[in-house]
Amino acid sequence: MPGGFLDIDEDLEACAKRELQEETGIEGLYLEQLYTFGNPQRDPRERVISVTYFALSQSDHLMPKASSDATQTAWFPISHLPELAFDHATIIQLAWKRLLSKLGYSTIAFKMLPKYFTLSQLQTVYEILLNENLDKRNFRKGILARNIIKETGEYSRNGSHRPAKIYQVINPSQIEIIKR
Amino acid sequence: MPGGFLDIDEDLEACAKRELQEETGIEGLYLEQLYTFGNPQRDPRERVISVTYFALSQSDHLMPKASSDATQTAWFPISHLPELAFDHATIIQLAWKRLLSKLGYSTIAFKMLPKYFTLSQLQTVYEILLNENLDKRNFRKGILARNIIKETGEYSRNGSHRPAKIYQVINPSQIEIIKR
DNA sequence: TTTATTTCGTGTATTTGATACACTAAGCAA
DNA sequence: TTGCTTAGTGTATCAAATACACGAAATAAA
Repeated sequence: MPGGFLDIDEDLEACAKRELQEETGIEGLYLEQLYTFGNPQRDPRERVISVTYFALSQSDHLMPKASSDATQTAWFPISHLPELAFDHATIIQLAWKRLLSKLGYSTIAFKMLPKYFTLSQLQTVYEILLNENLDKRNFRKGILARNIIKETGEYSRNGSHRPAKIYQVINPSQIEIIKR
Repeated sequence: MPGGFLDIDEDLEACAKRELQEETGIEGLYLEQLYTFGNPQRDPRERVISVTYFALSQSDHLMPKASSDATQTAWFPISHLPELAFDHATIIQLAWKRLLSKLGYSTIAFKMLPKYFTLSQLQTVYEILLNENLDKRNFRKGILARNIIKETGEYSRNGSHRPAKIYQVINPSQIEIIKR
């Protein structure tokens, strides 16, 4: 939960990006505004209003490094979070809920994959987040029917088994809403 | 677009409610946090961060009255808004988008109806917001299949025609997410 | 070179949900 | 009694989601 104070002439998202960078060394992630928490008692020390953002990344792309403000950083699975300060557990719950819900109607899952990926990798993202196994044929049918990814023509050869086709997002610039 | 400054020990939603009341005399509405706007240039006079909320009501239940802060108040159809200050047009656009999208997967439409209502009234809410005509039989089938409203046993007699069954929401306390 | 192992990639039948579509019922007024 | 208005209902079709099993391609080991 990296965070900090907004500069007087700083944009909100820029601030979130800066604090993330300063405390973890991580840059270039997808950020989305989550919610603004302003209960007068949420921080007993003083009145704090938190405009919260969440970031998404591929986990293997990240090596958080404690720096300036933070003395220690680490990754935690959402099922085993440590004790959190203030209302930070509520914030994470809300982010998790938002993420799961957007998984169903948007292309947000691609923000957790590298530019080039296989359908099995994509399915794994969904399976981890939804915490259930999906049928491979139906998953592929569904994803491909939405026309949001395309084959690159390349194959991933990484093991003693059949290579997988490598795909990429057709329009990677933004999160698309897939209405159904 | 009623609004104003947060008191130092005031909750965000309480502030929105208070400002709405102070400027329009309107109370008791459904409020939902929309987004927080914080671009440093959005108000040229000074740095202002706006935690925005939208409210929903039945239109015939509201008589906005200008008071303390506001010199004038009036209703405007979203298709014919007057010139708006700062980024207020953007804010309204976002609220409209949120409303339309929630219409599809939640019970938000009921916040625009009185406690007791007929299916025709409900359908009218959807038709106005979606700006299209819906098939009566399919609409009713769909709504009733979701099991979110129930008959009261009463009928509305208000014209020289067959009376309509009066319905109410089964669980009016909250906006429910209807996953499909 | 053959076999075993692993992951990749594919098609069809069934079920479920969404859509298209038209007439009778009930009240009131003329 | 007739005319007008809005309420209420069923079925057939189409589209989408689900259930389900096996051959293909690569590598490693025998």
